[in-house]
Amino acid sequence: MLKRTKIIDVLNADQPMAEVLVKGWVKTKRDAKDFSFIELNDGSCLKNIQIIANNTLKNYNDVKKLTTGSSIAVTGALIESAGGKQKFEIKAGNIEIYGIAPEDYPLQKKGMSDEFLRTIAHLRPRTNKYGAAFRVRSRLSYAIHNFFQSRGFVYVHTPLITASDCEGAGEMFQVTTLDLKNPPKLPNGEIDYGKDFFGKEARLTVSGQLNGEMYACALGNIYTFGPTFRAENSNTQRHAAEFWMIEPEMAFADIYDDMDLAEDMVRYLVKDIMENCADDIELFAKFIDPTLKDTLQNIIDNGFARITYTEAIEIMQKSGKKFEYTPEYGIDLQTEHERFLAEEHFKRPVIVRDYPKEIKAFYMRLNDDGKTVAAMDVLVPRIGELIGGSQREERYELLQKRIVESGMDIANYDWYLDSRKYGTVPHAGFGLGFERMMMLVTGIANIRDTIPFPRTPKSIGF
RNA sequence: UCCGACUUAGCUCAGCGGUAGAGCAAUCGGCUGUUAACCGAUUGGUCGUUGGUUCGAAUCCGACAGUCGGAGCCA
Repeated sequence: MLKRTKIIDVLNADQPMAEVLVKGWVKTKRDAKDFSFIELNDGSCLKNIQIIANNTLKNYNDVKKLTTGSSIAVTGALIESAGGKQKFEIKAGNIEIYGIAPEDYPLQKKGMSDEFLRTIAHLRPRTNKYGAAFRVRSRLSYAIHNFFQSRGFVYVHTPLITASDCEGAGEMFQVTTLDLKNPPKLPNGEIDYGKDFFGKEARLTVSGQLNGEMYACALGNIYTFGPTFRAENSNTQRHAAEFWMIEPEMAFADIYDDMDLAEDMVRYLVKDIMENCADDIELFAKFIDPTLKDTLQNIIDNGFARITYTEAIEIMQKSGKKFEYTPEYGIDLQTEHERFLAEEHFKRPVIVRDYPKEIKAFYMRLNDDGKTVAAMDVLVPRIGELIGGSQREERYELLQKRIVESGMDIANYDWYLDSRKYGTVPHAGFGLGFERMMMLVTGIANIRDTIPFPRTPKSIGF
C-alpha cells in the first residue's frame, strides 16, 4: 500500500519518481480539451503541486467537476514539468475524490479582504496568507521553547483560573458555576460566593507572573507560555481578549540581565523564522509589508537602543516634534511617543527603563533614587510595546507597603509575600505578547489575523 | 469606553431624492501545456435594522447594531 507523501516533500524531490500518492485540496483547476490542470495544496507548504489529469482517467467525467476547495487523493508519476513555472508535476494515474466543494464555497481565486476572511475564520487557513501565518505561528512557538530550553529555563504551567482579583493588569473575566438568573444571596443581599465552585470569587488570569515568580525562586530560571485573558473593552489592532503570553522569570537577576534576555530572545526568534519559514516570509514581504525583510534583518544585525524613561522624555522634548500629548516627566508614554522613539528617532527597537513608580505596577523594584522603579519596556517599530518587564521588589517591607498603597487586599497576597519572607533573592522577568511577536515577524497589521479564532469585544464566533 | 468613517449581488465597489449597476466569483458553452489562464452567455440584491421627512428614500435626518481606523487600557 502506497503511503501519502506531503506535497512539500514531493516538491523538494531530487529526481522524478515512478509513483507517488498525494492528498489535498484543489486550489484551482484549468481544463484543456483532453485533460485538466489541477493545483493541489495540502498545507505542508505554500506551494501547490500541479496535477495533470488526462481524459483517459476512468472517472474523468467526475474529475472535470472538481471545484476549488474539493478534496482528492492522487496517485501518479512525478515527472519533470513541460510548463515553465514549476520543476515537477504529477501525471495522475488515479484520482480518488473525497469531497466536492459546492458552488457556494466562499474562498475565491483572488484577493479577499482580511475583514471578510475573519467572517469565515474556519476556512481562512486554507488561503495562502493564513496558511503561511499559522505555519509561522507553529514554528515561532517551537522556537520559543528552543530558546528557553537550550538555556536551561524550566517550563512552568501556571493556572488559568485565579482568585487574585487584582493582578494589576486590567479587567478580568469572572468564572462561576452559579445560576446567574437566580444566584444564592447572603442576608445583606450580596451574592454568596461561598456557594460558588471554588467557594470564593474566581477569575481568568491576566498574567502568570506572580505564580511564575514562586517557581523561579525555587528552580532558578523558568518560563511560562500559555493563554491569558483580558476583559478590557479594547478595540485596536493589537489587543485581544484571549491571547498567548510568554513570561520568563530569573532568580538572581537584575534589570540589566532582564533586558539582555529580552533582546537575545527577540533576535533569536526573528533569526529562526527568517531561516526556517523563508517561503512564508517571502509571501508576507510580497503581499503584506514590502519593508518586512529589511525590518527583520535590521533586528538581527543591530542591537537594541537602551535609554531611561527620563532620557526618553528629554529626547522627545528636544526633538522639536509636535506631540498631541506633550512629553514631560511623570506622564505615561503614549502610543505616539513609543512610535516616535522606535520608528523615527532610533529606527530600531528601543528598551526604555526606570519609569516613575506612580505609573507602574506594585511589584516592580524601587530604585535607589526613590522615584523610579526598575521597569523596562521593549518598543518596536509599528507595534509599540512588545515586551513589558521589570526587576521585582524583593524587599519584604517595601513590597508590603506598595501592595497597600496600590489599594489591594493584602490578604490575597500572603503567599506572594512569603517568597520575600523566606530566603528572598533579587529576580527579574518580563511578559512577551506572542501575537505581537507574530505581528513583528510576519508584518500582519491586525492581531485578529495572527490567532486562529480571535476573541475580541462582541466577537466570539467559531 | 471615547472620536471618526463605513454597512448596496458570494467578494470588491459605483450610484447620493424619481424605483439598482460594474468588475471579479459562480453556472453553462467554447478554446488553449495552462499558471489568480482566456473568450462568450446566463444567474444573482425586500440597498445593516428601525423610526421619521417627502407625492416618492439605497440616496436626507434620528436611534440602534455591526465592521473598520484612531485614542485609552496593555502584551
